[in-house]
Amino acid sequence: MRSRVPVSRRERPAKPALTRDGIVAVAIAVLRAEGLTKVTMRRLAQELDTGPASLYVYVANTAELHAAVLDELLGDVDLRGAGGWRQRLTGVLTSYTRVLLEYPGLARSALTARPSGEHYLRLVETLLALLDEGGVPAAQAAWGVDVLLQFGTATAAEHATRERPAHAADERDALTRALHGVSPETHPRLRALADSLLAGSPEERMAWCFQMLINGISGTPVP
Amino acid sequence: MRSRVPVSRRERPAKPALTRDGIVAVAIAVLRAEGLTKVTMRRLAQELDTGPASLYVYVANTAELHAAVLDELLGDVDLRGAGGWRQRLTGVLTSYTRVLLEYPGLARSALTARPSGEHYLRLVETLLALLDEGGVPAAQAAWGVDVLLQFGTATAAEHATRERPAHAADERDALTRALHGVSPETHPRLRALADSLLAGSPEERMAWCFQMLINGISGTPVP
DNA sequence: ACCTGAACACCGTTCAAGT
DNA sequence: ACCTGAACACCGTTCAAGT
Repeated sequence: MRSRVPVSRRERPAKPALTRDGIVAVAIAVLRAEGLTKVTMRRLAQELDTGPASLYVYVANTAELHAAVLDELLGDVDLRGAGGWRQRLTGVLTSYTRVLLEYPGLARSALTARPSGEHYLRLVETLLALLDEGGVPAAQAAWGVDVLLQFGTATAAEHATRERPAHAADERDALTRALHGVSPETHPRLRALADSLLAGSPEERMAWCFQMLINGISGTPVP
Repeated sequence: MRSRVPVSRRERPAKPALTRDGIVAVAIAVLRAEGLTKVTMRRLAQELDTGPASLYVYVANTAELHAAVLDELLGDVDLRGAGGWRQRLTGVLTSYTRVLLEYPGLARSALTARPSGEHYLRLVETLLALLDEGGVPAAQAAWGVDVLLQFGTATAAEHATRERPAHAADERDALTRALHGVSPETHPRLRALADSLLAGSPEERMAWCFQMLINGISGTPVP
């Protein structure tokens, strides 16, 4: 067994320079260590031994900062994968969603502040290549990638819970109760399909959704 | 011409009672008048002539409050509509998205705090009925409604801009520039499809997306 | 039992004033 | 020119103390 070395919570890997890249680097460190709620202008400034006003020289606002952090994280998405184009496409999308699921709050930001950085562009390029390989007409593919990524982002964003994981279960229970407590007179289908509506593991549903989206994109010509 | 009656900004339609419904009513009034950013515990308390702590007797937290407000707004969704099932289905979904687009910040909340109120249940029931009418197998319909609503919610949430509509245009420009500035060597498809990626009005794209989703849902059996 | 004042622990952003 | 102290205008949530 390795000897445990007590590390002070305050110990940090050398203070980065006060530049845009330095700020993003600190932001990611804080994100990994303490989550998105701590990635604030004030906290980052403190980490860099300055006042919050100084950050505004390099970053326009919090939203822009979050977008920059997200693009950096997108470097972790696995763009390779094995199998046919369909399987590889699903693989990339699953990897994308999984990366976002590590920080659902960031996915939430991504919905508003679309990234347009290096890693994002590479991801879109890869998705277009796979759709092309699958014989999906270019125009459909172009509109399709947007929806594919939006689905992944939204799915991750749905898990953004404000600190308290307990509430997530509460909410599901609330829906379950609402669904089973509904009158068969006024809501016959809701009643009949209550179990189907809640069925399946997150993985199964996500896999079905990706297949469904790929089928829809392949089979729906743009106007 | 009608005579203009100067109305004090402070004038209000009779202070509601300090109950859950009263709080939600005030929340909606503030939402309509000043937007979601003003729908805060503190502001609502002030509106009800009390301290913020008092609201916590009736509402668990801000997220729950937002969910309640959203369900109320969902009462405005047009569930009727004319034409075949496909057209009516698209109509309801478009209406849903449009209602959310009035308050994109609320759509953003909705992604996390799924409503489970009366109006939400009626909406889901209606969508299930339309899919059934279209001959979509029940299991596919059950998983499908989720994605249909998620798409509408996410689309509305994408428009959630923090106060400054100027930024939205900036962002689109950033993506346009990024897309056209990319090297054809490393990103050939991005370069070739740059125009397609940005093509179409929001309405056209939304219409295509709904058709695409309906096609995908109809044609993809659940495992 | 029901309600709430006051406090705790924070935010983002701006701008006048420094170096 | 570049940087920042201090201020402005807020937040959500808790809890001890009141009625």
